[in-house]
Amino acid sequence: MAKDLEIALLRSFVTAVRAGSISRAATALGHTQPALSQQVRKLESAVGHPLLHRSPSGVLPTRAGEELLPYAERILSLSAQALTETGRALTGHCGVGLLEDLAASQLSQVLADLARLHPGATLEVLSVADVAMREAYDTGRVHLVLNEVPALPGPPRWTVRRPLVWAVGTGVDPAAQPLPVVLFSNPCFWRTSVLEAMDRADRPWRVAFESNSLVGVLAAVRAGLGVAALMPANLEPGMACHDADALPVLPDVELGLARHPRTEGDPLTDAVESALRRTI
Amino acid sequence: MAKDLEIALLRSFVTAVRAGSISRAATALGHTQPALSQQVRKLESAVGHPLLHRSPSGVLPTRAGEELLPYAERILSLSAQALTETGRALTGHCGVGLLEDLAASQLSQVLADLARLHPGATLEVLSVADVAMREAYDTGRVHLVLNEVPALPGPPRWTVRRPLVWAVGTGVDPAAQPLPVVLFSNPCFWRTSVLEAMDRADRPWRVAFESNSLVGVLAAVRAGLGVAALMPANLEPGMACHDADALPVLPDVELGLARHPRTEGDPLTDAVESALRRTI
DNA sequence: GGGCTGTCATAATGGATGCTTATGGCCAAG
DNA sequence: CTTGGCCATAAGCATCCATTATGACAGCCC
Repeated sequence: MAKDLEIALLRSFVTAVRAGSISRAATALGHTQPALSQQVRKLESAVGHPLLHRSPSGVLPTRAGEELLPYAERILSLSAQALTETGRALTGHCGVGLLEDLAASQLSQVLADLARLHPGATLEVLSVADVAMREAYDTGRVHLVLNEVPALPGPPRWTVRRPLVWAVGTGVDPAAQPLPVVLFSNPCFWRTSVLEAMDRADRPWRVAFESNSLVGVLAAVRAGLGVAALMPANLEPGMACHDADALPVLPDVELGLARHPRTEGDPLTDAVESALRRTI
Repeated sequence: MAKDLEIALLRSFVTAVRAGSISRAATALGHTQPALSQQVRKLESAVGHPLLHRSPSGVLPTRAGEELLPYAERILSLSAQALTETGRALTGHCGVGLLEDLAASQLSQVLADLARLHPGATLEVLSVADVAMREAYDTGRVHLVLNEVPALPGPPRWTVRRPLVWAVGTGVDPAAQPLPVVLFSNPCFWRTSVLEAMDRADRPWRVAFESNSLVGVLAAVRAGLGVAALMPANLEPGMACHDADALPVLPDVELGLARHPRTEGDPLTDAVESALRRTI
């Protein structure tokens, strides 16, 4: 029977990668640097591959480390959710509005888990255009909104920055001039930042396809119509761009969560909010 | 900062539930009974709720234990997958045929993970009717098929039994006479076993709706057209039947995996097969 | 009713595990 | 050339944890 990983080691590893340094991770976790060093080493011997490139200026994940990272983060998230939600039996209702790119990711699975765990509670997830979202928020149908910060219907309680990556369809040359681009057609905030990024890089481009849904964009990229800027979680297997220099650098997106003031203190909304924050 | 669960403790807990006894779980894990007893106790104190009902005839999960169980199993599965797949860089192609009820569950997510982990490999998942599946298997397009044992296109390499549960739409009375039933319309093996179960229970029934896709069945149940027999993973939040005696007992389904002999020894197919086996 | 056999819980011991302190090497910036 | 960041290594010591050795309890069979 295969051995198990240990969650504490995964936490050390993830913290080290996020902190960019074993020492900082150590203080963040309330331990000493040799302890963390030892833990990472143990994890590496369990996995069988080196996970971090050590240098006098800090650490960076190796190839194997980058592969392990998403698994580690999901395990940590599941562990935290199991720990806080088991045996609580929440009831009530919570409406959640999500940016479409987020709804397609593992977030919806986490929310489904939460709903299954609390049979007395109901969750409603919707991802619609920003104006409709604002209305749903104002009327109280949606209690939590996770979206780009400028599009939030209320003040953000917290924010996170996420990178964008290029998705390249099969048969598309990322060096083409002009570059065929697949875009969201609706008022999408990163639509403009993507185009600005290309203008800054003096890169000629043309709109090859527009769609107002993520599945449409994905289908267009898959069909080889052009390249698109997506969140990494929505990349399909063959779409990653392996040549980092062929395409302009993309800006990060800043996501934030707005919570309707009327739900202050509601335990179910609390649980959903912290699940979102953990998973995002 | 919240404490972490420990994977070893989760493994002990899951093994104990599956074995129905702490002692058997201990020998299965190669430890002694007090060690397991101690581990379960530690997990209980970490979660803050008792997880097992102890009795002189064995153990049964408590309510909190049943809630924790799916989390624990997913964490174990993720851990095993991370452990065996990181840094392996598999290449090639693998076609997978899935029973539609399985394709809708977390299986597809696990396969997507696998594909993302090995950018040089391609995976193709299809879930079609049994005859089409057999043809895809015979022509070599599909290398692994996970389906009910009688429908497999080749001899099963391994099998698992899974329970079926009743899904009850909102507004449907599970005690109605005759019982309105939502069915898969195609040659589906458990269609007949479901109807036999009702005949055995002398329960009059009528077909309220037929569909040949899972989403159709789910939509019908959701709309309150009747009850359906599903795998637990496909139950939507509000559909669980809380009155255990109102509906006849459902038989288990026996799932098996067939592997095309030409793929013997192929590492990618090995990896996909073991991922399926772990997750199912 | 009295073994017998299964279950789980508890207590004490000894060894392994893992954190800490203390040190050294390395590189870049001042 | 020194200083201050980083990481690795070594040795001591506390803690943790699995083991052995028990005890309590329930069912089964003679």
